Amino acid sequence: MHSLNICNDYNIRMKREITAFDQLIAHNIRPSVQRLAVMDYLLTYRSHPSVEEIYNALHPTIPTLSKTTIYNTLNLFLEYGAVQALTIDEKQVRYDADCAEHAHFRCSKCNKLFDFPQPEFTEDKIVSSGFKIDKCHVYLTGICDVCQLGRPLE
Amino acid sequence: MHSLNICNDYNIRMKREITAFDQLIAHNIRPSVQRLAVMDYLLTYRSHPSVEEIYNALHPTIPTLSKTTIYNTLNLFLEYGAVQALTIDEKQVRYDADCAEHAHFRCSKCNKLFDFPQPEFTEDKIVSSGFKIDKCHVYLTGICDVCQLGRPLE
DNA sequence: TAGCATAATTGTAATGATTATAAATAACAT
DNA sequence: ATGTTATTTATAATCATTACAATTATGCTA
Repeated sequence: MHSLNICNDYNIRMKREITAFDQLIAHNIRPSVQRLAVMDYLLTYRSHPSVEEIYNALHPTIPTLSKTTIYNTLNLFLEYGAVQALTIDEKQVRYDADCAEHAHFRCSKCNKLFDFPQPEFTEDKIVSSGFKIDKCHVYLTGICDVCQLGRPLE
Repeated sequence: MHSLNICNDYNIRMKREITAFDQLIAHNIRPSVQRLAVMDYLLTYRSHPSVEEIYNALHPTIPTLSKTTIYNTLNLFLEYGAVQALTIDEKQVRYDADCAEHAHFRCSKCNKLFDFPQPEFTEDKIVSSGFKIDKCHVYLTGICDVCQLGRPLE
């Protein structure tokens, strides 16, 4: 059905020894079946999934699961810094359990997301601006390697 | 009502000698009252406004103006490369008539957007990745200079 | 271990941004 | 002028997300 666990070399960065359980505990989030399932999905599939994708993936296994729960859960994760939200996709928010600063690439053909290394900031105008910067999102768009081989979007 | 034309030094970059008319012509967009008004607003106020903001600003002067027209117009501008869309705001798309690559900063207190210089890419993993990069959006979030003075959000 | 308090989940309805559609209007050319 | 095409408009539809209120699960205390 979905083979979305697309990886480029940068996606290996995050060690997957971390269990969903430990990840929740580490962020002071009380574990529950649903929360564990969502976190486990994020840690296993690095597709930076949307709520929709997570729901479709987990619903067969947890038939009682509600989409609202996914929203609640992800907002909780966000609040506790256990995930980061990506707005690179104009239609829906995508989530990433890897909160370390790194860039993202969205293929405008297949719409998949890929991790990329974060560029360095060489300009120092930024520091001298009087603005306090909390976070830097780098969103690249273009055509991924697979799509460049001409395989059309089906 | 709205004094949104907030500028930092970087906002001066784009020369405003360009008229809305010339901007449209330069991008092969047939001018109309509505299109000129929208482009003129974008060129005059560098707040990176949302559809809502543009509508509220222009509606008093052009009472027949429809919000749909603003959507149509901005999508047309996008299609012809006359503006760029910013997804730094999770709630609504913001627009920028300056298509030159530059970064953006969103204050998480007042939610205003500011232009910033684009950081340099020093990592070359990116070029060697086999991905064709079309565009690079850099979205910074934090607290702007004004909000750091503690003035609470009213 | 029963009973109670709190937290988590769920279904449904509401919101709000954006798009689809089709009618009305304006611009344009013959 | 008149017909053709482009543009604008109002209304309805869509879709992601949130609000809300009821239900269920969990944890704690006696």
